[in-house]
Amino acid sequence: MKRICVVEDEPLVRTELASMLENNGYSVGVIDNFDDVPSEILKHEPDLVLLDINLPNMSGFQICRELKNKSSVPVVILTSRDDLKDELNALELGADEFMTKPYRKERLLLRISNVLKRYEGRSNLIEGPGFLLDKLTYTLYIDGTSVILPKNQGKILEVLLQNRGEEVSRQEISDKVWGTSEFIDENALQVNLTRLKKTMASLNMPCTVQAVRGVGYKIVETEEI
Amino acid sequence: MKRICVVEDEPLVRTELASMLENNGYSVGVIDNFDDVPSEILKHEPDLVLLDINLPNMSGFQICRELKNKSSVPVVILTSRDDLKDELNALELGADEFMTKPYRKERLLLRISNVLKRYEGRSNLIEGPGFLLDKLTYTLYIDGTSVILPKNQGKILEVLLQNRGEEVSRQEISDKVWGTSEFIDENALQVNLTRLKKTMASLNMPCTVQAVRGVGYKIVETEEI
DNA sequence: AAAAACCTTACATCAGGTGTAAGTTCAAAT
DNA sequence: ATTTGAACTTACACCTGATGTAAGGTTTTT
Repeated sequence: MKRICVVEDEPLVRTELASMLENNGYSVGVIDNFDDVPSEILKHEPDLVLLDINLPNMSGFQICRELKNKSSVPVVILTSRDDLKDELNALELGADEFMTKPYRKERLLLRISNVLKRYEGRSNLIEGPGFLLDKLTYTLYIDGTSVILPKNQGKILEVLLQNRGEEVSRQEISDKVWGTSEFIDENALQVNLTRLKKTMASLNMPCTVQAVRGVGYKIVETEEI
Repeated sequence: MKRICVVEDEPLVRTELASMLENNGYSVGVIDNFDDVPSEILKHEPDLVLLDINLPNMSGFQICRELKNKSSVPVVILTSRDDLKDELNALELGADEFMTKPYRKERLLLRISNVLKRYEGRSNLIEGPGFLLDKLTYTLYIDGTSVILPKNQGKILEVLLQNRGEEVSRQEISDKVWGTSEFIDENALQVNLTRLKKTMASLNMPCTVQAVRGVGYKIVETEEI
């Protein structure tokens, strides 16, 4: 069953939406603490986020941006402001649908199921800056083409992406590549890192693996010209 | 520049749409022969189809279905009938957006660019019955997972898919796999075909490669139970 | 029953990914 | 500036998995 996270500050509308969705075969989680909405949402690990724009602390726009930044969860915006500017804004931020209240139940359900369908099978894809990586095959999609990364390079890139911009220790990478049990020469990791860097450079990827002395490695975006 | 194919029987609206799209950086082709619209459309090899519902011979719905069947071009439906049933219908047929006239220019443009963005990079994916195949890496997407096919198996599957259900001669397959110049043992092809069949079976794919005695091979859907 | 078309299995070969070893470069800290 | 440990590079040998070859089996048609 697909999980939907409903973000709406008006309690009446919120429960109405929740029960409507539940009646239609979704599992629903609601947000009622509006302090740090994006991380609250991500705690639910939803398959889709239904998001209002007018919220207490942070606007739906900001939330949408942050969600899209930290994850690749689909976002459907449902708002009472029927403003073209809002719509343009939302879609530019990466929202997947924009609907206005009052909503037609069927229309909302259909849009939701459409967005979910659109994302189907993409759950194995993780997003990096300017590219996609298939976690199962380590097929890398960039710039309209695709390449298969060698398994080890793929695993390293995967673990780096899962920590978006954060440093990842050698140990963590090593665990991911060879499993925590085996001991592997530090150097083996080194060599594979070099190989990954070379591959990424040869693909003109807009990011690099950067060493953080004494700590580990991280992905950084390379902004050229 | 992206090509958009405009399908609209009202000449005034048609030219208005065309020039509007052209002014916004698209190359536009229009349909003015409504005899066999789907194939007329596909002749243009568009990146997106903008489709009316009320048309002389064939309804936009039928056209949409046929387009989605024969290709994987995105379809945006733009119609004057603002009917929820129509919308549900269209989206179920695989339409990517549903908009009603009168349209707001900006909204239409935004939706179009969104749909195009959504399809970006998928130009290397060809659709088979129940699965997708990446033509570059021969990564096969089925049932929420993905597998990499060996190059030869991938090439064979590709050439078979490009002829959707039609027979393909051994020669054609051989040309695709090894190039027309080299002569290769008939048996090499045979072995690779067997390997492909085995792979497909082990993946529980809903189709098989079937031999057509004296002619070649074709993909057939296996309908079990 | 014989021939033709199609299929299967096993094996040797080859390419590409991988770990190892040995050595070089880099950058922070004295 | 020198030192020192961390980070990097290159070359090589090994191993896995994809491929072509060979030899023989099965199915279909006449």
